[in-house]
Amino acid sequence: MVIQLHINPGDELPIYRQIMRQITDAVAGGHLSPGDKLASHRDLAEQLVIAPLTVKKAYDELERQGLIRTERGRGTFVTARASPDPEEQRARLRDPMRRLLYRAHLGGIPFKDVVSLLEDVYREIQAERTNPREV
Amino acid sequence: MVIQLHINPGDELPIYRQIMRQITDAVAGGHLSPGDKLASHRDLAEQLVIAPLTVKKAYDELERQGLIRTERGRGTFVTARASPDPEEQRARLRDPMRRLLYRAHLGGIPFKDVVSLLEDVYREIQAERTNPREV
Amino acid sequence: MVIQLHINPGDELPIYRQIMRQITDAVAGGHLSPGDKLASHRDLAEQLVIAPLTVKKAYDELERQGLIRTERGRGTFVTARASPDPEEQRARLRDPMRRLLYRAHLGGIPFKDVVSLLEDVYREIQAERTNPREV
Amino acid sequence: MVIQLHINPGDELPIYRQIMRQITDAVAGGHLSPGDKLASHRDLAEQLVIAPLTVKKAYDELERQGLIRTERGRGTFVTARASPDPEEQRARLRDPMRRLLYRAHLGGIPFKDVVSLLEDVYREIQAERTNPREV
DNA sequence: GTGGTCTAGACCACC
DNA sequence: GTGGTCTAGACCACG
Repeated sequence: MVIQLHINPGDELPIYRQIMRQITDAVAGGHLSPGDKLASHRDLAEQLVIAPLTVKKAYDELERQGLIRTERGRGTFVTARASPDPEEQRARLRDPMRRLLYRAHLGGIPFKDVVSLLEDVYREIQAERTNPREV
Repeated sequence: MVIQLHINPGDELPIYRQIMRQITDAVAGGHLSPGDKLASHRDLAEQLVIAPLTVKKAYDELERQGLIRTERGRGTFVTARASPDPEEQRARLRDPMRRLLYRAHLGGIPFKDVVSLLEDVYREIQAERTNPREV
Repeated sequence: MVIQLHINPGDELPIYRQIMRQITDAVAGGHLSPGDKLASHRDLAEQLVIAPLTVKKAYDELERQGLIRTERGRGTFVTARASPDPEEQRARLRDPMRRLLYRAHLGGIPFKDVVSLLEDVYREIQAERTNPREV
Repeated sequence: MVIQLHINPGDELPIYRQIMRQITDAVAGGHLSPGDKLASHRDLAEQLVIAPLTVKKAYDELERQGLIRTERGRGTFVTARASPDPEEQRARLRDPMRRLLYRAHLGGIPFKDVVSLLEDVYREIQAERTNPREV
């Protein structure tokens, strides 16, 4: 299975960490399975229009964490380590959600509206996915 | 009302952002109200044992966000105005929401669970607000 | 004749200069004539909700410029100096206008719209003046 | 395209604002276009013989205004996006316009003359733009 | 006393 | 090399 990464230069989070996080989440969610081959760091760099060194750094870090493994001349693969605890996955969303709710609160947006906004955005994403424009 | 800030040098988050976040949270949580006077940036700097410029940078950013307002020679105050344009406020949440949903999707968490998680977190925050800890 | 001053704390321009500029403009425009009595610096301070020292500084500067004159025990008066050249008055508006047009240009607002916006604002002010709410 | 900045220490306007204004004007005047790379804040600081932080402050402010955008490790660039909300843009001009009309009124300049003065200034700017001096 | 500005240098993370 | 952060001090204008 192939996944599509999105990076946002100018984000607080360094680009290499954005890559790490997305691959980690993809493995956790089963979109990437042990044995799957990742794009070469050069290809991914070209695809994301960033410096190859940046992708390499992300891969290196992930390898150090044991999530992926690079084999010289063959490529980079997801290792056997299965997806972590689904509870942990959920827990990882709590902080971003807190921030989101704080911002909404500061902006005077009632919780009810936050949920309906979220539903809006969800439908938007669904629509894009079934009817992709450019990616 | 007076609030006590705590900073942790060596944290991933820059000091000036730690200050920003705590003040933002304090306003969101009602511990600081419109019109309240903040400590002068020099005093706060002394209190936290950091450079005055660091506090000032935090205050400057918050002022640009419209959360506080500084008046020459008088001091810095929590702003009275709630929020600019309600529509704009909502629009500003769309991007973080997209990222949130994207992470959830990668992590294999169905949308339904995202919403219920969000409701959990909301209840958590509510509980903290009615029964405040320390800020 | 009495004039109403407006100050904007938090403006770039120091408050005492805002006062100076408005009195100067009022004299130039004939709203204040030689011999007219100005509000005492204490009264004006109370009216504008600022520190008396701030008004005093404005009056002092204006006196140094020869535009007004304070007589101990009697009050502060506009001196005999007549209004400057009407051309100079107009010239004084060119710089603020340049800035205004630059901002409009940056914001992608065509000149035509700037003029109609200006007419809007003018009508707004007229309406307020003939039908004053609070001042 | 490269532009040459000039600063005047000892000017009323703070150095960092002088920098901001010149870059803003350069963009407005088409001397800098979206995508153009600015000098690094260190280089510009050296060029102008001022502290790097001073330039950085100018860049930071401009970024917050959305005029430029800085990317970690890459540099600082003129932003592509024109303006956020056209309505908001217009609203932002109302206050300066009020002040302008107020000064004109105090100075005894009828509204009609204000408009024709504005047209004058507009033509002046147009002329400068088609026939640029130095920036 | 308070904010506004500026300096000269430092260390780090990122690309 | 580039931006991001922080320091320890300084001087000035304002209220």
